[in-house]
Amino acid sequence: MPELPEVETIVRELREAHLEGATITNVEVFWPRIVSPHTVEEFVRTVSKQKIRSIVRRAKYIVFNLDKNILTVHLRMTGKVFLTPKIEPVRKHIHLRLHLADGRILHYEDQRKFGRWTLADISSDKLSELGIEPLSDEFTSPILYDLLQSHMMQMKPFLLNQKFIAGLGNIYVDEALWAAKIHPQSITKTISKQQATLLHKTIRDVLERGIANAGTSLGNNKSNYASLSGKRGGNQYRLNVFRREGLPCPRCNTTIVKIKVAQRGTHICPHCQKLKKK
DNA sequence: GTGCCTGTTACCTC
DNA sequence: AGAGGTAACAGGCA
Repeated sequence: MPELPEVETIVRELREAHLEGATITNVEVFWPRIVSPHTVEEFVRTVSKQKIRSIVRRAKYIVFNLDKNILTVHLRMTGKVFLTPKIEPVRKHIHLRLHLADGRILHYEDQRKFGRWTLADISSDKLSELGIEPLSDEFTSPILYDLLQSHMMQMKPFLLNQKFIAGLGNIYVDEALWAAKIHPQSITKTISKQQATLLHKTIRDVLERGIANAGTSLGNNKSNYASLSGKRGGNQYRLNVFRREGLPCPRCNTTIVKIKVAQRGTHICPHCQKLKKK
């Protein structure tokens, strides 16, 4: 569910809600695995009484910089956060709550329970193993070309791998590859400089458009993405190939097909995205 | 009901 | 290094 644009939208709303500067008075954990590998006792004891200094996004993580620790939240497939002004009964799928000094409660809801709230160590943690931020100044087309040159693998799993470029998921990878006219099973090392330059631009374009539209909310039920305020994003109306199998390619009218690449559902225009024969 | 699908990632073996 | 399988879960859908 939440990829970079969705997490960015949530982080911006957390800031707008003035969570920076708020003090966490108490923490409730209803599903212990959400704070794995910490014990509930350790997690609650560590997080309680700390002030949230700042909130930032790194890749698909929400990062709470606390007084003494860094708290990272990964929403995985179905994680959501939302604020309520006062205490409310715990609904199904709510697995954790932060109580703030001003009385507000930050809820964590996650139908599939894949998400994680983790206390990161500044020196050795997941964040330091992440690849480059695709919207940062460090992400340039020569850097992308070098990365592609140094690996021999299919483009789709390359772009999904957070160790190389951090923040892309299934939706935005399909969109970026379609926009760059690259077949998801093309091999990284065979991508030309020109293609890499175009892909660099399309990656940024699809992510920036996703953020501008406040994220992608697929389907029409509650298990889909919603931001902090519960609003659905609007980017699903701007997708060109993702979940559009059977519909015409917006560029050439060829019927979009769905294939399987590296075990992931993958959407392509068979005319625009040709796989080069060896 | 059955079986397959899903926006993520970790971990395992080959 | 990289591919492939499985698992963590719950629900939607045909």
